[in-house]
Amino acid sequence: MRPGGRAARVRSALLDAAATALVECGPAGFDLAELARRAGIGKTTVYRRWGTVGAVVGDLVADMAETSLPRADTGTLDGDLAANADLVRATLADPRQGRLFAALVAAATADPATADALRDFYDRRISEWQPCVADAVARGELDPGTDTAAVVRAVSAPLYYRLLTRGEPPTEDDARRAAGAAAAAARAGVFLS
Amino acid sequence: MRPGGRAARVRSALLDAAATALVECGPAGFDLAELARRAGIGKTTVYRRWGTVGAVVGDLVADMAETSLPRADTGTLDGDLAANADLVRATLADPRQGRLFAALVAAATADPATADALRDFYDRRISEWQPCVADAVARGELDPGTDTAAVVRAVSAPLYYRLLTRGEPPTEDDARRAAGAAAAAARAGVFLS
DNA sequence: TCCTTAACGGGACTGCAGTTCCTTTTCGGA
DNA sequence: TCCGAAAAGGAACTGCAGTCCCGTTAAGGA
Repeated sequence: MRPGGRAARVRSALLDAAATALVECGPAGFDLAELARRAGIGKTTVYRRWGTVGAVVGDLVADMAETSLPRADTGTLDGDLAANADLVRATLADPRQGRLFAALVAAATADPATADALRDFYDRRISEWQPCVADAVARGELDPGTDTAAVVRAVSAPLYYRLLTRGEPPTEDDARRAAGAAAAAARAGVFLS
Repeated sequence: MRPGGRAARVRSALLDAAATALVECGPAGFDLAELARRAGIGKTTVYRRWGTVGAVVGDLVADMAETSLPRADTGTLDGDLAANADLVRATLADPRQGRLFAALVAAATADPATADALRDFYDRRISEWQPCVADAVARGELDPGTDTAAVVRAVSAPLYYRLLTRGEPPTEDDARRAAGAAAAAARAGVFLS
């Protein structure tokens, strides 16, 4: 592997093209030949380095996982979860990013390698925000037995659910409800492990 | 259109084959030629009657929407939501049905016609269970301003979220938490419209 | 039972994704 | 600056999905 120079340029050109293609056509709407055309690189190169659409999408997700999304710290559980909900909402409601995430989830249902990459991606995101809930426990807002990751996931779930099953971007009201519901459920002890 | 006889047999043979193919390969893993082969019908027929994979999947979803899934009536909000959660869990955790629903969601992200059909499907399912929450309001368990459909959706969301983002079937514990969280949030007034 | 017509099915054709083989570029160390 | 290795690119080949044309089957009314 040669990390710098042309090889790297080719990789980023292909991943850019893949993201755009995913946004425009979804995971089933394109193939490696078209990807090579869009990226302006040789078809042979794409087939040699990646070989399948799944591998390309997996590489794209791994690339996305490298950028971090720092947690909020408002001092209250409600504030932190609201911040997280609005961040997720903004991402999924953005036309480009929303379609990209929907396409990634769709691709993961068919390709195990993509599914692994996507699981790693979400594990990383969840673990970045988990401290919000852990801090709430430390402050005495929640029971020490609370499953902190489950609370963070409970915030995202309704927003993804709306995007994926209704095809509609989540609204600010959805985000408010998602954060409120997760906080209320956590306080009620639903997420005790 | 001739609803009875050979035409109907051809349609059900194709929809059966489509469901199996979706389970085995996902929405991107097959095409109409293969579908015709699996169903044992002429390739021309499939291209003439449906034309695209999206149309087939849409037809399949419309067919699924016709079968009803009656609501529970345990007499309490918690009992009804737990029954709903477990029904959804059992569906998504079943190897065949789970893969089918994941594939349907994936297909809907790429094809608007499929997305419409899937939205209709879920609208129907939600409206079948909405009375559980409406009854809880009538019994005085919840505030009359509660958005009943939102409560039902809140039960499903975490289960779908787990299946789609982690690729893992939801567990009984997930179902218990999903129902408990929705009920707790509803009681806390999060779903007032 | 017969006849009309809508729908199914077989087979040849075409375009393009995916493969193969070989040449050209360029990276990076000496 | 030069050289060997490693990766990119070009071009021809192949298999198969999608299309087209026309003959065959069967549904359903008279």
